[in-house]
Amino acid sequence: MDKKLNLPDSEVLYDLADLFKVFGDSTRLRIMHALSEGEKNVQSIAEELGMDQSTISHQLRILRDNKLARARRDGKQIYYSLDDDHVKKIIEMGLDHVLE
Amino acid sequence: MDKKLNLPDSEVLYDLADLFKVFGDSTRLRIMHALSEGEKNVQSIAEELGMDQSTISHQLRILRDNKLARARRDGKQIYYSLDDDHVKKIIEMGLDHVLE
DNA sequence: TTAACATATGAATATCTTTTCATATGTTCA
DNA sequence: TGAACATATGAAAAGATATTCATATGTTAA
Repeated sequence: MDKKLNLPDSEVLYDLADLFKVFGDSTRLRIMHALSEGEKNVQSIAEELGMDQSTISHQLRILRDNKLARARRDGKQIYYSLDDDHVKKIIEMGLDHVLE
Repeated sequence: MDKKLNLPDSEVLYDLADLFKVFGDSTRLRIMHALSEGEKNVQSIAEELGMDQSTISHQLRILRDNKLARARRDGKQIYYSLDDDHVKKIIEMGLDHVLE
């Protein structure tokens, strides 16, 4: 019990902070929530959240850069989907805490 | 499969983003890492991380406010410890992703 | 090839967060 | 009580981030 978490070196730790930063924004969390239903294109996400196309696009890029979402072009539109099994688990873990 | 995450309403979602924000800072993550070994006072954490007493104190307050750490006074010093079983699990989940 | 559409992107702005510095508060012990 | 120590705190400075706006890029269909 109470064993120290095994965090190899500080580079990993900075990467980890960067990952959590991505989850620490409600716009991105709402996008991930929307995508947990299945893939959607940029427009429909923007409409669903009532936000600007540009804002969503910027945030989707951050999700993509962090390998949390993946993009697929189909004609004029680009469809995004969640790209990681961890996403839902990480969010659910957080929920356990928030809903204590 | 691919069931939508059950996020009751947007207030919870904002709380969740706030929680992840706490994990999204390397100083706080390093503090949590240090505390995962057991309780420590402010000074020893500051020394271990090579950072200012004041910086650590400010960040400990954020951890405390978010119910992730707890404080206990013993004489002149104040000992902090992790206050939540989720903390390690959330960090480990994140690690799974970062170390893919 | 051009018009219409979907998405991406760079730069500017606005907002938020962390750190630092100076100092206040609380505790012990002589 | 006062000196020494540990921690907390407010305000300022420095740094980081999200959003907006204007426009560029890429795609389709006429």
